[in-house]
Amino acid sequence: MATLKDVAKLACVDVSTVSRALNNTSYVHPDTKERIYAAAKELGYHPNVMAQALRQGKRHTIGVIVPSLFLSVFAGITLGIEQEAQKQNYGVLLCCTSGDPASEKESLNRLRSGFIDALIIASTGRNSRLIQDIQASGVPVIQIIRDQIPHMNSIVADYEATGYNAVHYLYQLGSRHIGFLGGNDRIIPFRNRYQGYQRAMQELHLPELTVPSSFVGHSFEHGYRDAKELLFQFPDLDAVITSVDSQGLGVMRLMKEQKKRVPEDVRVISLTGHTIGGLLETTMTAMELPALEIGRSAVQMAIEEIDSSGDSHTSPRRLVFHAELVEREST
Amino acid sequence: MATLKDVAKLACVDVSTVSRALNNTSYVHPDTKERIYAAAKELGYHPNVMAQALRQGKRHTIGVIVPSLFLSVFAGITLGIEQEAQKQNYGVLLCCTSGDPASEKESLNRLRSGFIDALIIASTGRNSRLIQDIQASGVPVIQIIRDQIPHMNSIVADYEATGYNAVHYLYQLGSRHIGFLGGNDRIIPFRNRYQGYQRAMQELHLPELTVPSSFVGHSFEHGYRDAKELLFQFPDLDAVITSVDSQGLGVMRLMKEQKKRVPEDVRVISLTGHTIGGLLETTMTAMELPALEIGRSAVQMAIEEIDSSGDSHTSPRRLVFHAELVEREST
DNA sequence: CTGAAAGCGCTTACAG
DNA sequence: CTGAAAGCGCTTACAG
Repeated sequence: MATLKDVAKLACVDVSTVSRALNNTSYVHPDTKERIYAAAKELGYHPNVMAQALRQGKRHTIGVIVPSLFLSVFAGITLGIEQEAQKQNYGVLLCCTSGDPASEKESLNRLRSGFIDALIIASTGRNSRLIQDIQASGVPVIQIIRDQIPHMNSIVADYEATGYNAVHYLYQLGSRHIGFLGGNDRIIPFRNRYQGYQRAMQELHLPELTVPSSFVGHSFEHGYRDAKELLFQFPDLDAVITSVDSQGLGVMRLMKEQKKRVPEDVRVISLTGHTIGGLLETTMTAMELPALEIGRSAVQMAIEEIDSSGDSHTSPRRLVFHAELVEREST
Repeated sequence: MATLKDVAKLACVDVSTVSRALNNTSYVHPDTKERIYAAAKELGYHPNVMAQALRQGKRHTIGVIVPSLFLSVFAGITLGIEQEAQKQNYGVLLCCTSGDPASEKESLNRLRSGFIDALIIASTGRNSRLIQDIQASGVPVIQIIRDQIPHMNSIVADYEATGYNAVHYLYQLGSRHIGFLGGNDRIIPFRNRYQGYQRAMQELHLPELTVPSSFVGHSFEHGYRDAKELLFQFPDLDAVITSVDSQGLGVMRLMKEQKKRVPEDVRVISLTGHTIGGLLETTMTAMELPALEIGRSAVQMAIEEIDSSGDSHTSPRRLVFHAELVEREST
């Protein structure tokens, strides 16, 4: 690989002049410039990105940490991130934590060592200190979906309203015994969805139908088992709101085994839909988020932050998306 | 960010000693070592990977190009890649192409400019020349799932046998009218699965049941429409083999709409299973690939290639995994 | 308009 | 066993 030095020698100038000519970073005499271009072309010169990165402290890479890609809204978001980053000529360094704080910590530590220009993260909420350190060290952080850390850039959705609206939607369809499956209560979207559910149920003077075990996890298995428990405790159950799709699949599966018809006996709606809902034997109604768009926005926000770093402290940015009801067979 | 220099100062030694101690690259007096470790810990020292990269000519980053993450075996493989890379202290630069050759080309060009030490790719088969150039320029390439380029490292599965075995499995269950849904015939796994199907059907003196449109795509929609066509042309159809899960979901959906019971009227099996099969109302039998392990192996192979680059031309490596039958309700 | 020099943060022969 | 020095390939004040 030809280096700046080779080009300089061939063009009979100093490396600094070559650098300035090639980067258009200050005026260089047209004749000199031409000679330099010719030399660079002849040698097939490509700048060494690592040297540039080291010198400029820029790597043109964005770190992304998400809990999971499988059957999760983060699959779509990651795709959106990837597309927008590519467009902006940034690379994406991806880490999946499986929701495990230890794995998340490891990823954060790896990424902070000069790997990335910005970090996009949906965190477990357990490494907030470390994340704040990273931001303080000059790497802009964008929280997506989960705004675990206040006063830090974030792109989220109106979870409370989503939970609230789902109840009213089911009520209007005739449901009166509406169960709710949550998730880890430390994670803000799960907490807020539940709050929306609570508010609506109070307004409608309906009793809350929940089981404690559902505030622990949100996998298919959790959905399955928690729905079973819900049904056991509240035999009149005629609707279930699940926080995410994978839970919803678990509920649908359970209902089939219990010979409950969906939606005739029990309606099911997921509060965080993505395409899977439409690909089932019984398609599932869901509140859907524009995942691709969220991903793209995250990259745009990240790059804005990178470019404006050094500006006197601007206030944190915040973007709120709205979930849209997509009616399918399960309601 | 603390640097080597900071650690050296705190530990009252030279930076070179710190480097040696931290990297275990030559003997350092235990006492000194201890002091260095303590200092590094106190300062929260993390090496600057870009500086290391520049010095060593290694970027400690692996490029990954896959067609899709959604409802695809590549989700699991990517996760495996990510895990192993993390373990080996490599970063992963991810690109999704959506199966689009133009997007793939763009990703390849971006990655080649000094970004990565190795490339792991499941290619569209349309950029083979470019991929070979990259390999020739000294960046090892590992093909996963799709060994589109002969005589180049690859990790694949025994697709032909998988197709063949699926037929015999269905035959033994009693099916005699076994349809097959393929995919883009330029892509080797799709081609080979079909060949396995053909071989078995010939052996059993059964007529092939296929529709031309199924050799174009493998999405849910393709599965749905192609199964409809299959059923229309062959009303006796009593089993469908699909190349991938998303197709399988489409078939299951169609069967429900057509009031065909699965598996009583029509059996369904997917040749490239991953967890989704177990999460459905009617769970789906599938030939399952060890996706995580494939991903991990790919990283290991990539790193071996990186470390052995410079060795006189070794022959390409090749790893073949076997799919395992996971029986569920759909058969 | 251009050169000489310093330095990004690290590793690694070379001495001693 | 450890230090001093050179250098990876680039950029950028600083002179002139």
